This record gives sequence, C-alpha cells and structure tokens, in this order.
Amino acid sequence: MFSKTTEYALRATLYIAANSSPERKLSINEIAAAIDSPRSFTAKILQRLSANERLISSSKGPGGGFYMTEKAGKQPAKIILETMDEDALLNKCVLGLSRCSDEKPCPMHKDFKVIKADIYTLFTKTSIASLAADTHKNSFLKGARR
Amino acid sequence: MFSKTTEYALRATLYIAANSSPERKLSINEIAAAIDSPRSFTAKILQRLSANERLISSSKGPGGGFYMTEKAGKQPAKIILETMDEDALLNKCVLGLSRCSDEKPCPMHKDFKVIKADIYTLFTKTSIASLAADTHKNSFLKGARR
DNA sequence: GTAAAAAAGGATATTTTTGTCCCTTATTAT
DNA sequence: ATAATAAGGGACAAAAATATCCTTTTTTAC
Repeated sequence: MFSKTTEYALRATLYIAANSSPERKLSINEIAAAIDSPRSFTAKILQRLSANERLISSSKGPGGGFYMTEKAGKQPAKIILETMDEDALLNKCVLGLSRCSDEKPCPMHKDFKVIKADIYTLFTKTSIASLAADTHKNSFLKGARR
Repeated sequence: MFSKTTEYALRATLYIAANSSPERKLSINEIAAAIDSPRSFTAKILQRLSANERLISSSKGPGGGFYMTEKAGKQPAKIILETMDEDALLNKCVLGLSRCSDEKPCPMHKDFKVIKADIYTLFTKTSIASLAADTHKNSFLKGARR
C-alpha cells in the first residue's frame, strides 16, 4: 500500500511521538533500532520529516536528537504522508489512469472512491498523538521483514 | 496502491473481458494500444495472465491472440491480483510489520483492518464480467500518465 | 579552543521494478 | 512445403527505490 520509505516514516514518526519531548530527544540510532529500519536510510527520512520543523524537530550536538512538540503531535496523521509526498495515494486512480474522474471514470472508480474516502478520513481524523498513545497501550512498531 | 505491473494487468484483463470472446481474439498490439501501456512489457504480463488458461486464454498463429471465455469472466476480480501475486496487499500490515496481527497489532491495525476488509470484499464480490460491462457503458481504460 | 556528539548532506552502491529487443515456436493459409 | 502471423521466452537495458558510507556542520562540555 505504501512504499517502504513511507512505512519507515510512519513508524519513525509514531515512535518519536510516543517517546520523545523537547526534554527527551532521540538519536537516529535509537529510533532505527526501535522501529527495525536501516539506520542510514532512516536518517535520510528523518531529515525530510524534520526539514520544516512542523512535524518533527531536531537539534545537533551532544544531547541533541529528534523530538516532537505537543503541538506537532496534535496534527492529523495525514501530515506524515504529505511530508513524504505520498498523499497522492488518496487521489490517484487505482488503475493508473491520469484522467480518471467522476465524469470519466475507470471501471473501478466508483467502488474505490468510497474506500479512498475512508482512508482519507482515517488519516484526517486521527491525530499523531492518539496513534502514539496507542503504542503505549497495546500496539508496537517493531518486527519488520527485512 | 498497486504496482504498475498490476495496474496494467487489471486494465488488460478488463479490456480483454470487455472486447473478446473465443471467436474474437485480440493481439498484443491492440491491447497495449487500447489500455495505453508499453507493448513489450504488456506482452510479459499477458504471458503471466494466460499462463494457466484459467483467467485469460491465448492462441498462437494467424487469427490468434488473447481472449476470455464466459466462464473465466464470471470469476471475481480478485483472481487478477492473485495471478499477479499481489493479493498480499489485502493482508499485509500498512506499517510493514511482519508480525502485526489482532493479538499484536501496530498502531493502525484496527483502523486498517476495516478498510482492507472492504477492499477484499470489493474484489471478491465483483466479477470481472461486471467490471467489463461497465467499460461498455460509461467507463474507460485509456489515458495513462507515461 | 579542543574534543566529542549528533544531525546534515553528498556521493555512491545495490536491488527491484519497469521496459525493450530479438529469436523461437506454434498455427494458419496458400 | 513455404510464408506469414501471432504468442512464448530469454537476455538485456533503463529507471526508480532502497540502502550505505563518508565528510561537513553545529552544538555542547570540558
């Protein structure tokens, strides 16, 4: 459904949301280990995620690392997809047709319209913080097939 | 959502379903042109789709080509995904975790379980023939961004 | 001001996906 | 039989996604 890059981005963001604060920053090493992702590749992704401190923040030097503010956590999960330029998934035609639309639909347009709307709603209505809260209770972010 | 390969497979299958019969076979050239896909690559995909004549049939030589029987068309669209080994989409974890399950869920497991079930139902309940019928009425299969 | 820690960034490598080319095999019609 | 047509299949090429490595910059502590 999503690219590996986006999977890592989602896992990393949720881990950071669940385990960091401006007072408790996390290193790339800790994050990559926690979400079972390749360290250097994850570093690149974190770079993108923290590029415009609106989602994830970072600071260099000893004691530095990645973290999330409370405010950032209140945003909908969709912002993670947007930051990775992968929110296209929610708009594009399942059959790959560029001009597929309500007026000129592909054979699966109508059916998938509903499903895509559900996914859209999910990512819009669910905040990063609420997903992070769940990782404290009963869910996890580790255990990838690599 | 799907790979290009699967997009082409879906488009090609629906085109064949909508426009062929054992009496009216379609050449690779016609199919690729009709669904706006790279000719040789499409040939490979058709090879896979017709490998075990259960979905698409083919015959060589003059007058030959690809076609679908009425019986094959009655199958659910899911068989296209299965033939392309891409039905995994319907089972795998959105966050890419191999051991994600009801018992040990990722933070998005519960929400996506519903959505994946909807997609599964869609592909299971919808026959190839009914999608093909739609292409005759108001939908189309051409116009890809390439 | 030196050293250490940590992210930023650039260059490069590997793997997978997507796509092409060309030769072979099967079928049909003449 | 021969030629023409169409799919089958193998080898190869290009592009994109994934992944690694190494150097630079920033910050902190001493």
